[in-house]
Amino acid sequence: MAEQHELRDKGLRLTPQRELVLSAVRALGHATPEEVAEKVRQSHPGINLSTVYRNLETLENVGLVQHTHLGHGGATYHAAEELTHLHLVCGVCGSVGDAPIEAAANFVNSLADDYGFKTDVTHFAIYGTCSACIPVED
Amino acid sequence: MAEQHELRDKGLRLTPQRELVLSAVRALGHATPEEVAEKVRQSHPGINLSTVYRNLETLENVGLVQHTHLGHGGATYHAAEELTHLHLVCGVCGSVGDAPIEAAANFVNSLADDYGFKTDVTHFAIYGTCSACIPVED
DNA sequence: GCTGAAGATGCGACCTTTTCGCAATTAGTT
DNA sequence: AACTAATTGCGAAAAGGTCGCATCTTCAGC
Repeated sequence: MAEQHELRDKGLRLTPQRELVLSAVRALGHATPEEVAEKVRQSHPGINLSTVYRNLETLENVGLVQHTHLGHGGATYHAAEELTHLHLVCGVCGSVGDAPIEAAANFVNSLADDYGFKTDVTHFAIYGTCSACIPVED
Repeated sequence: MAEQHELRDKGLRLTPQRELVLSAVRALGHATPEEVAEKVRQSHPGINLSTVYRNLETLENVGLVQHTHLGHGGATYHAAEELTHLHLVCGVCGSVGDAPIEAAANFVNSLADDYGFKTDVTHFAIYGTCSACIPVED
């Protein structure tokens, strides 16, 4: 299985918990630590929340997962390879929509040109009001 | 003093705590609830943290202050009239820079046109790496 | 200026989320 | 098989924020 190499190659030990945390993040798309723990418990009921937190941190350090702030307070974790879209969070209904990163390309470039700021647009959600929640005007 | 009218006009009672919270937010530019409390305590030592939280919420409901997520976890509060800039948060050094809202105008417009999403760019910080923390290349 | 009712405050308890220390266990090396 | 260092589980506890309740204050009406 390639996944073993993937973790070993990053200099990480291969523990059942660690593999399960990584595959839970991948399976869930995006998830809070609590949700990851719940998913992992389906096959490994005894896993401790601390272990989930520590593994998410470890996996983030080697670049296999990343976290994003969607607003409420807690971070949500993504597999690194999935982080190819912006998150459009609706402040009214709470829904999280996606938009391609390219939608922000000009914005990112102008911040780089004008302020020397290298933007990671996926780290924070884009906050606003989704089309379904905007009152229709006449 | 005009400030009294300002609060009364919004239908709020005028309490020393409320006035102090509002002027603390204005004086600080942006601040966490904890920082607001600390500021208020300079002239009103007994103020309770709950009161600060409740007043920030109340003031936000009537539109005098707004909160922004700068990343770490806690929200930071701004006077509404000051919220005319983006926040560029550096993930390396933690600094918070400003950029005019206009820098995002095209981005906001394209999200509106393509996704019907009405963006509030000030609500979340823009995350990335500031010019001082980008390694110089040859 | 008093008075009463609605609203605000202070206080403490409590909840959620995340971190930490430590002893026991386990992975990977030799 | 044995050793060492990383990892886990567990409980305690740090942050950050909310809530109920008794007391006190604001402000409208008199």
